[in-house]
Amino acid sequence: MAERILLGVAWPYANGSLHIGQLVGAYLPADIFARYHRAAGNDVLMVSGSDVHGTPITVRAEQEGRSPEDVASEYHDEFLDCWQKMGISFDCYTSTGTENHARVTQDIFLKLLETGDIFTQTMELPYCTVEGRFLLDRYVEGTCPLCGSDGARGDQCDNCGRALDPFDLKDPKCKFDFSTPEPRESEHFFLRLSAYNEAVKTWLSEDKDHWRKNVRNFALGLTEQGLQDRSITRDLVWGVPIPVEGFDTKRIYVWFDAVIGYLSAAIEWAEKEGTPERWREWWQDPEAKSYYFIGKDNIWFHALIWPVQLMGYSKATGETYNLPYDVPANQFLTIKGSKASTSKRLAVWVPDFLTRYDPDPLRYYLATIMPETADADFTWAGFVQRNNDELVATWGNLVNRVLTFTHKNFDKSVPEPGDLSEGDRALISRVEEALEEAGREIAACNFRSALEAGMSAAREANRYVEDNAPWKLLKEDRERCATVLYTAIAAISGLKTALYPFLPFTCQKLHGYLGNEGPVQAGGWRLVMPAAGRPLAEPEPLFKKLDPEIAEEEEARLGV
RNA sequence: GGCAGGGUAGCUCAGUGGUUAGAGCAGGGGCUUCAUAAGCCCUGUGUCGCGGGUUCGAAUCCCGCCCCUGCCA
Repeated sequence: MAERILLGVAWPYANGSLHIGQLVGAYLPADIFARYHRAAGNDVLMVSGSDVHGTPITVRAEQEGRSPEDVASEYHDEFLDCWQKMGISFDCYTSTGTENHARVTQDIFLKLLETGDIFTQTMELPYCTVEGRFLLDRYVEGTCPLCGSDGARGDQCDNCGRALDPFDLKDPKCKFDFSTPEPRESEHFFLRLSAYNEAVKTWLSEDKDHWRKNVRNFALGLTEQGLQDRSITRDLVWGVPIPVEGFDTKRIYVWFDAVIGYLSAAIEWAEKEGTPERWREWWQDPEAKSYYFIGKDNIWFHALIWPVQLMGYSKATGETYNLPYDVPANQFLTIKGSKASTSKRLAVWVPDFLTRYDPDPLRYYLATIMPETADADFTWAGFVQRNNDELVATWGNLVNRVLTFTHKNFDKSVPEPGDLSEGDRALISRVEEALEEAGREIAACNFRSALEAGMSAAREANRYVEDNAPWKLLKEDRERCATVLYTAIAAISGLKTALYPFLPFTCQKLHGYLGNEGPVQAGGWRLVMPAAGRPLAEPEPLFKKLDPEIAEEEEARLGV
């Protein structure tokens, strides 16, 4: 029976290009997961969008003398281009700047306001008298009261790492004009997280064995300490407006509305499909499962706060909104052992990568090092090595050797097999098992392990070809040779599906070489036996071998 | 400082009490020639971060410490 699967993927800030850390942390695993489930016949809805309201965007816009809309739309367009070129197959990729998103956000805001889960409170905040506006905590700088370091920010000190309040700082200054900010009162809205502490704790304690232990323990630990109410509005004019009179100079803060994007995007998708109520199938059917693909820095919002928002909204509306079924947060990717850093140019940007390389090899390499349990390290040497020694040598060569040999010697079509031997059937079962294992592992969000299952079967297929040596059989026993090639093609057909979530572009190409039409996923998550006599297209190598020297060139480009 | 995760072969990682700690890749030796000099076979003693402890027996459990990463609203 088809399952309904909702995938929420982290909303990137539209204030800079995508780098491979974001790709490996959220978008790639989500896409692998989505492609597998679609092929397995499940109903997948994969949504995300650009967060156009982040404060970094207004800062950047101010610095560059542009409007925030302008900055956001530049990167939003670039993201769309990246998804397409990297094969990240969203069903709906939108932004937090839509009318629909504002409407859904404001509805949730007002419903929670009615039930008292959102309430107002007066805060004392830093106010810059020169600019005549309130400053975000991080825009106040001064000396850390704890370690004495200069250049501590009002939210935390980078030197000692401790969280701070702006008025803790000695000699606080406005980051922009170095004036001394004064404390002023401002009324803000708060989310009553404390009221849901027990409910969230209970929820996190039940049926969470499939969660990654760091995610579950981390979230559970915070409920042990007790959730505290948190302000959800800011003194800003760039954001979703507060639907209450008298708050014109304030906006809903991004962390409150960005997660709501998962719901608003599903609603937008349903409207565009011409089935405006269908989003409910993923959000309100208790059988539907929702997965949130994010980085570890985002566990707070997805495992604690978003569930509270959903619980509150469910209570307020009397309708039930599904809580996250899983939050498979990834750890981080380092570049040559160091933290990625924009200012040090220590990052690999996706648009730049795509000007020189193909998407599948990057997807492959990133999947083999995916930071599922610990931080992982990207190196260009590793990329070249995995591409050449595994993708090209093991999988690409298997396909190429079998298809070119068949094409040359068997009339450019799938050979007519004789009876399959025990060994032939063993290979086919081996591939079927690999397919099943890969599916199981992907469904459990163990992506590295799923890929290894496929590659391991590809090595087995190479062994089969070696053992049966069709190049010898060609002269001695043509029928047996045909049977061996047929079996090898069947194995390749199965592996094409097993590897498709990881390598969608080249597997689709291979699908065509095997004489098929339509998308790979249409064949289902199973080994489709090739039809004898079907014409084979002229095969070309699926992957390019890379010159090891490019590793040095690229690493020099990193500026380390 | 508190909380969480991680620290296993050159590299990427499996391995939650029990035979001589495993896999892929790299390295070394051999075979093969259909294939992008690709493939196949053989080859793995590494202080399982460090120090204690529990146990007949620990990478695996307990205590302390060190290092890396994230979060601290």
